[in-house]
Amino acid sequence: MREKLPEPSIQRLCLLYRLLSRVEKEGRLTVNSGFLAEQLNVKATSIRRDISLLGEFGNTIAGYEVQPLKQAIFKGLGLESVKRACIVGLGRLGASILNYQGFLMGDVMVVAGFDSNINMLEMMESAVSLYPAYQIDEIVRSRNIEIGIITVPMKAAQGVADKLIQAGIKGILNFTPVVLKSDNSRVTIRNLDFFSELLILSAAISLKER
Amino acid sequence: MREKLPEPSIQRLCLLYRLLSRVEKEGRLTVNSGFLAEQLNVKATSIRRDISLLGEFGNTIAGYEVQPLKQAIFKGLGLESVKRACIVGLGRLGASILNYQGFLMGDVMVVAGFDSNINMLEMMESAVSLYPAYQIDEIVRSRNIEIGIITVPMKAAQGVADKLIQAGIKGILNFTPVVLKSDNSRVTIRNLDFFSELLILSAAISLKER
DNA sequence: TAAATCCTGTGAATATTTTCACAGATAATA
DNA sequence: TATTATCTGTGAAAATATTCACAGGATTTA
Repeated sequence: MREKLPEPSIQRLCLLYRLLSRVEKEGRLTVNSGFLAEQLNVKATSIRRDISLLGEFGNTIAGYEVQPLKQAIFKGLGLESVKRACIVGLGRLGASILNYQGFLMGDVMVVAGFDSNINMLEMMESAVSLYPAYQIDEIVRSRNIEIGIITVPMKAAQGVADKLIQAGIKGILNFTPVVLKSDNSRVTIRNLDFFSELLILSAAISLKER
Repeated sequence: MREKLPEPSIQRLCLLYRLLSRVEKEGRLTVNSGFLAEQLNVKATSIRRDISLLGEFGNTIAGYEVQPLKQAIFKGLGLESVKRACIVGLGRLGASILNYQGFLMGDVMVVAGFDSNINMLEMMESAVSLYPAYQIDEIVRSRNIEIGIITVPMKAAQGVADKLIQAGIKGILNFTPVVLKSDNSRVTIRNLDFFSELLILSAAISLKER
């Protein structure tokens, strides 16, 4: 396992990792590729291929042992280093992400929230520290934040991204429809625009009916 | 243009469609593949290939005319039939989607919201009609809703999906981490789980540093 | 009218991803 | 111990997707 993992494998392995966490909690000790495939809605061969990219696991008749497999993904995906994230833009969406947190079980930690509306900051209550937007650079640096989640209005998106990148952020999860520009290829950007997704779904439906 | 479009092309074309809407509003009359590629952060060849899947456009030295191009995507993706959608689960996330709406300019219309908490329904104010969850079947059928957006807590997700599918929904945008089961291949499901996305981003960052 | 420039559209080459198909390993059974 | 059943891991094939590279059309310039 020295060359880099294909992007689709990374994605599936992340889903698999989360699935294993749940399965583990249910007390299950082993799983086979067929079960995993069914749960994730992919082919069993893909599962086996993805896993084999991380190394070998000995093939007992029972399949994979949950705990070691989970651990292997954990290491293989570099999840040992828990990443610290911040949310910029505390409107409804940003606020809802702040509150979901529980789901993640510490693989990524949201440690700060920013908004340009200072009055609102005072009103909000939250387990994580909230700061005015002008402190982005300062806080991102001082608190070693590696991931920025952008949930501001469209017009503000690129400006926020620039600030984050300037402050040395490593990854951005962009919820706005804006395609962010970055001259800095060090920064990984993922886009998650609801309405594009809705449109894609809508197109997929129409095309299926043709 | 008779065989079906590749999935990646559909996605890019949706983004392109949205981009063109913005560009059009700015009064621009023509665009070339280089410009589009830069805006969407993909290669110009991909843009040209995607577009050519929809038919030909004559190649003036100026590139594509915005209006006809947009129109061609519109038709090519089957967006003529504006789809009606509902949101199930009106917590923070669901509520925030209800309110974004403006963005979409009518290519998909959210026409109903459901929640099992009836008291909350009375409290909320919204431009779209809100109903208690037990009315899903009735309302989805009577109002011809084709898309369901699921923003309920994990435990409730599969149940909601079953109800929607039962009611004849055609597509689901699933915001929960649950991998929904459907015996009905007629239904198109897209998953949009924030925390998986965060995890994928986190993994991508780690792996890039290796 | 000829030359130069700037496009698109697209075969063909590459690169990437998925899937098939089966060898080999392990456990259970007789 | 032999047989059967059930897995994984993986070459090799097949399917998909991207990219190259360039022919040919349209416009501008000389």
